[in-house]
Amino acid sequence: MMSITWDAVLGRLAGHISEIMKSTVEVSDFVLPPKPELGDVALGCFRLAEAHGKNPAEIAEELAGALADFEGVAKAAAAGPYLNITFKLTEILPRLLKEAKENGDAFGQSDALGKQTILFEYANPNTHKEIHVGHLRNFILGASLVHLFRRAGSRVIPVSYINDVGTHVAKCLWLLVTKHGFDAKTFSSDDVDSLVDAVPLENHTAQYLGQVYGEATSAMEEDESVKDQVSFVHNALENHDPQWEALWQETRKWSMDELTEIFDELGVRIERQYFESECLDRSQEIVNQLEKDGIAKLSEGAVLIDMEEKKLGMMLLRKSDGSLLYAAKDLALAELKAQEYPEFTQSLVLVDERQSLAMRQLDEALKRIGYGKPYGYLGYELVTLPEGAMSSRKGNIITFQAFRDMVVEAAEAATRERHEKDWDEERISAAAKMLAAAGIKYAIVKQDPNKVIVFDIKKALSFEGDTGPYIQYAATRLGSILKKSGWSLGFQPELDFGGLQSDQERKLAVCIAQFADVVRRAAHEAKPSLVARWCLALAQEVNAFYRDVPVLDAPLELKEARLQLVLLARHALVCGLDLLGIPTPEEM
RNA sequence: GCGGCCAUAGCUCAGCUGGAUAGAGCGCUUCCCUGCGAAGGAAGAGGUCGGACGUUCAAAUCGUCCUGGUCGCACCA
Repeated sequence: MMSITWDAVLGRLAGHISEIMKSTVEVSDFVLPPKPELGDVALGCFRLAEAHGKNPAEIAEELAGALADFEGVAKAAAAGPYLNITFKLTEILPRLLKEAKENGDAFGQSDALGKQTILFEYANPNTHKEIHVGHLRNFILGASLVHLFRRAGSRVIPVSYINDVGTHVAKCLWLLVTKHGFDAKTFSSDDVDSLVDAVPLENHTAQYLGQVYGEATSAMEEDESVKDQVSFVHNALENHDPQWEALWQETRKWSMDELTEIFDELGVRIERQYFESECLDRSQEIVNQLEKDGIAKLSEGAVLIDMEEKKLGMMLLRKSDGSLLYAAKDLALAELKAQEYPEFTQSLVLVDERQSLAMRQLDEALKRIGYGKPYGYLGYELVTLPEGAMSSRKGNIITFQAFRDMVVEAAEAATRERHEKDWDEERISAAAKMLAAAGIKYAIVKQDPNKVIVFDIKKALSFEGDTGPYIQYAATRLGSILKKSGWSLGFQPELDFGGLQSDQERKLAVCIAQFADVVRRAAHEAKPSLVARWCLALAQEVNAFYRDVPVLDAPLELKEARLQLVLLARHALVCGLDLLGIPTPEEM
């Protein structure tokens, strides 16, 4: 059975107080004091006072006296209506070491989410378009949530859904063909290979296709006749005309190859990749059936589900020209998921807030159809540029690769500056890669999901203060101490820690002890930002410890005990960063 | 017009289910490397928590209204 230190420590205290006061005090009643000097935890005695018909300050005073000798408590003091408690390090540290030893990399493990199986859909870009910094938030947030849900005891099945068909593909392929000297109307199977050859190999990418798509969009706005040509291509694609089908397959592969690389780089691991193209046929059938069943109706030539009485407007499924809208395909996807993963107890989709209405409509539609499972979504706000939203129409897209390259370059420059003499280029570039990953991911994940991120390139290139590299740096300093000690040691909870008397040592242990609770809350609220905050706080404690407490020069017994604390702190930081998808380098 | 989200230091943001003098980072001023890595640390200046009313012993936090911003709201995804 897993042991969670903070629960145990606070639980014991709460139990004791409950006994003294003859009324229940919960672990959750404890709060953090406004100033850390006051104590590790505090209890506001307002409720206890009410129950006893006394003044809160009186109760606090009374408890302070009663707890003075309680084992594990170093100090209990009343401050007005508050009871402030400081624990002995020996109450916390051995438990933490035991917890770390038992759980290993799964430090902070709990069963807070119960025995759920979450089917979690995220990372849903389109093919034939570039990946830009706007997508990054979804990918990084999603990957972190998968880790968090798992750490909180849930089984997670990560899936992704990619839109690989539709007008955006038609637009892109129309211009691709046209700009390489072919005529869309006469484009034939024999032309496919020569077209593919005509596109330079380095342009066999989603980035390039996205650029072509953007150009096609502008061309369409300027010239009405383009519209007809694009819908000609669109029809050809829907009819599976062999030459267009072949070109679609080829360019789709370009997109997917690039996407797979990006997923890999960002730690996006998908168990099942769904495509819109595989939902197409079934969604036609579903819409027909819904119409027959009276759930959907015909209105002005289009098929929709009326949700006005639920204040959800109209859910449009099929256009008057007969083509399907994304909402229809979502219904087929939901059905497909349920068939393939009948064991899931909760389905979640990570989408940007602009799609929240569509998600609520989907949920309502599934309810009306009789789909029995909870189908929800997690929303997050978008990433915008200082001058406004990013869009291919405005042509102000910052692609993922361009952004990543800028950060890596800055990271390399910063690393080279510090290791001009002692490191070779290979070593510099390896460290810089991790630094860049931390910079990018932390910046995105530290912000509360429902706040807009205004993309600031200057900030993204900074590695000081509240940044991923700052936290990596704290871990690296600890690692450096461990390395220099020359000892290879594991967690030793049985050691005597009585010699660790400084305030800073205790504060470090307390901060580590809060990890499991932070993870629980972060999973419950679907906010990796809480873990990011905790990582920052721990890194700050680590730096204070580093400043105040000598380790390697300490007398042997103290050194042994302090090395345990250093080992634990590093382990906790590594685990925290890992939940955010951020690697910890050995050196930087 | 209806609905979602947001509003806290010059800037970017934390502030958990109401509770003790509202906290970080950046920027600014001044310091600290012969010291376990200065991507670090110390000190300082900087806030009528958008506004009003209400609930409460207690409101940045809860409720209502208002203002400002942003994103949605039938044939785009």
